[in-house]
Amino acid sequence: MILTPLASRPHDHSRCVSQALAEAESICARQGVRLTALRKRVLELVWQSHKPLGAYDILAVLSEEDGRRAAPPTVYRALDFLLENGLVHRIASLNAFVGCNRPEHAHQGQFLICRQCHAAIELEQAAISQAIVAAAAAVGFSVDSQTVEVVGLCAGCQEAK
Amino acid sequence: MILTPLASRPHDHSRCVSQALAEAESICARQGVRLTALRKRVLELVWQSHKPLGAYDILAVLSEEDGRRAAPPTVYRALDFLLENGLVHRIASLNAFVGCNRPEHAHQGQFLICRQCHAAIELEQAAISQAIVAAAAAVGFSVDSQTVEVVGLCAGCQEAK
DNA sequence: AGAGAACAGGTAATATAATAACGTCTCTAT
DNA sequence: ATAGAGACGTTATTATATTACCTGTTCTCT
Repeated sequence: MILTPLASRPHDHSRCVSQALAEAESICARQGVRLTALRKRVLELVWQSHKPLGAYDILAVLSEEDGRRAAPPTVYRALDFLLENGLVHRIASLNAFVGCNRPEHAHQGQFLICRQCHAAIELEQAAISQAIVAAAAAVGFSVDSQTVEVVGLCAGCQEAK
Repeated sequence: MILTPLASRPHDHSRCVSQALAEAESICARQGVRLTALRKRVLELVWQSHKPLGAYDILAVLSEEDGRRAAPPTVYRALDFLLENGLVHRIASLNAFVGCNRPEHAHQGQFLICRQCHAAIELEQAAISQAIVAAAAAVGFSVDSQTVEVVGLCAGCQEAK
């Protein structure tokens, strides 16, 4: 039996968001860093769906709701903070950001990106990272960080066809 | 014994280049597509080292040698052609391009990028792609394409420390 | 409580990467 | 020779990200 990931099937998404925000609060408190209103709002926007969101999309929303138009550094600084604290991930191949599923512990996810619905499913498969580390070690390369981004069709979109 | 990849140790690089160009000629001939002077020159520039090269770096060289300054589409079109025909790869995390080691057959490489010397070592490890496909399949996701880009220290730069 | 440091964020300008739209020239096949 | 496709020039624009500088807030130490 296949366990479809949350990101690729209907669910009460508001719970994803509120849980992510609550976790973020507690993580920041524990780390002694400040989850300011702006940072929290950016995190919330990134979590609005499971689709990676561009910095300028966030910027557009902030500008609209603030009246005064926000400038790029505002968003990038908030995103940098969220990245540093493991609350969001950056998807290099999309120039976009997505909420982290498991912010409790430091990690780098692997991402399955649906070419149809654009949802990004985060994996954390030791088998994948180990295969990478092993292949690297075989040529004397020591690994610091991995980017694994996979494009294809998620379970939901395969059914839909 | 560790077999250090070519990219991360000294070698007669002019042979890399001439071989890559010769292979490109024969592949394009076989495919019935045109490796024009411009495309060939761009391929040569991408091969100038094992370091991924940005489109605008290529542009700068072309501009200088042509006198008239080249415009972005000139370079991007050549790169698109080279990508389509498997002669170069794009490194998403760097917004840069690198020559393909094995253009004879279609594939997507995995890349080890040295944070010190910036060389990109191309791997083609079935174990890695299989681990990815398997993990994806386990959640019902069918894979079209994979991006695997790893940052760390190559063998040469580890010694150098 | 007040001084000073560290941090957060506003603002303007700029850098970097990529694409769109349109025109012209050149091969090549008939 | 000529029509059509392909290659490339050219101008402009869009998308993504960073730099530099300044202001205001919060934290810390005394």
